[in-house]
Amino acid sequence: MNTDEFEISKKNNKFGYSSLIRMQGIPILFKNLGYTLTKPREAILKVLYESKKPLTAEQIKSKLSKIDKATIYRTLEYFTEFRLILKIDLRGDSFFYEMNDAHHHHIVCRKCRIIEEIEYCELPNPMIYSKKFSFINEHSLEFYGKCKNCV
Amino acid sequence: MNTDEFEISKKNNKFGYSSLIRMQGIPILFKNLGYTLTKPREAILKVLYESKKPLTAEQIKSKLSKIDKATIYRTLEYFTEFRLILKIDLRGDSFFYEMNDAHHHHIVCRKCRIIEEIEYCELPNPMIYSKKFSFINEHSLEFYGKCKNCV
DNA sequence: TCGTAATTGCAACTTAGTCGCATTTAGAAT
DNA sequence: ATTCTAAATGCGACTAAGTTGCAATTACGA
Repeated sequence: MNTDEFEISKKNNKFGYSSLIRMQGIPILFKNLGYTLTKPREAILKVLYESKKPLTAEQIKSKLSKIDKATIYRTLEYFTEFRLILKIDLRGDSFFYEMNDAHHHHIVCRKCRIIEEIEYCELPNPMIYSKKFSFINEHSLEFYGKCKNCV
Repeated sequence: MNTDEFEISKKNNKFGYSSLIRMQGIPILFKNLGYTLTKPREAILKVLYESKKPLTAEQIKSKLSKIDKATIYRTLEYFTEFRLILKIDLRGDSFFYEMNDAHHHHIVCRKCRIIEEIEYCELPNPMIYSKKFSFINEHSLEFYGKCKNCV
């Protein structure tokens, strides 16, 4: 992963994807930002945009049978660097991906793996103090327990 | 993973491993709790206990060349269920493991992957409100940024 | 010391994810 | 509109983390 590009894309991504969609100007915006929106990329983005919960690469692939596995993974990596989507770890066998719009976290049931989104977040990254780090601009926070179905 | 055993072991594990070590009574304690401390298990626990930072299964294996890979993984899973150690994800290629003593979190450099431990934590699990969950008793919280070496 | 259940070592396997390369496509130039 | 080129895709082979089945070994109570 190119870390420079990572920083740049993070800075550029001041509008969430939902705004991009509404603006109907995705290809132009992509172009202005120096990115290319191909058909596979648009299809993958649409799946994530329409999903109400985080999806694994495999789940995305199963909805887009014509798109190759390698393309799925490369595209997810691309969008993650771009900061358009988030790659999250919920202690499963693979990573999950979701649109990067409103900041939120998750509760995961240790038994059935059901995922609930929660808005709770009172963590201001910059307030964390560290001598070794020059900046901290990201965090992951996930909760684990048992859902009511699994008691 | 047997979730019943998970709950039981969590409840029993009221003393950290540091206390166990000091008490010099590990095998007896293990036995009383219904667990067996074999030589491979003790060796793996010792490596984790003496390490100042979280280790991957591969890193542990490299320090214990006689112990088989499968045993390493099975033992780490065993101790994790037992709640004697923690399995943590720092967005690398594999999981990290560390002793489950004082509750703390990590800062990870996105470039060089250096890990710093931080004590900062003001997250009371039970206060998180959810209609779908009956209890939430665990969370993971990791911070990401760039360390001073990587600017 | 013996017997049995649990643990280990080994090797084969699974699966998420990656990589190299030939083919195709997007978009700029003509 | 057509051509050109760099970038993206598809394909298949590969990697590496982690798992599994099973025979050999070990822990530990009787």
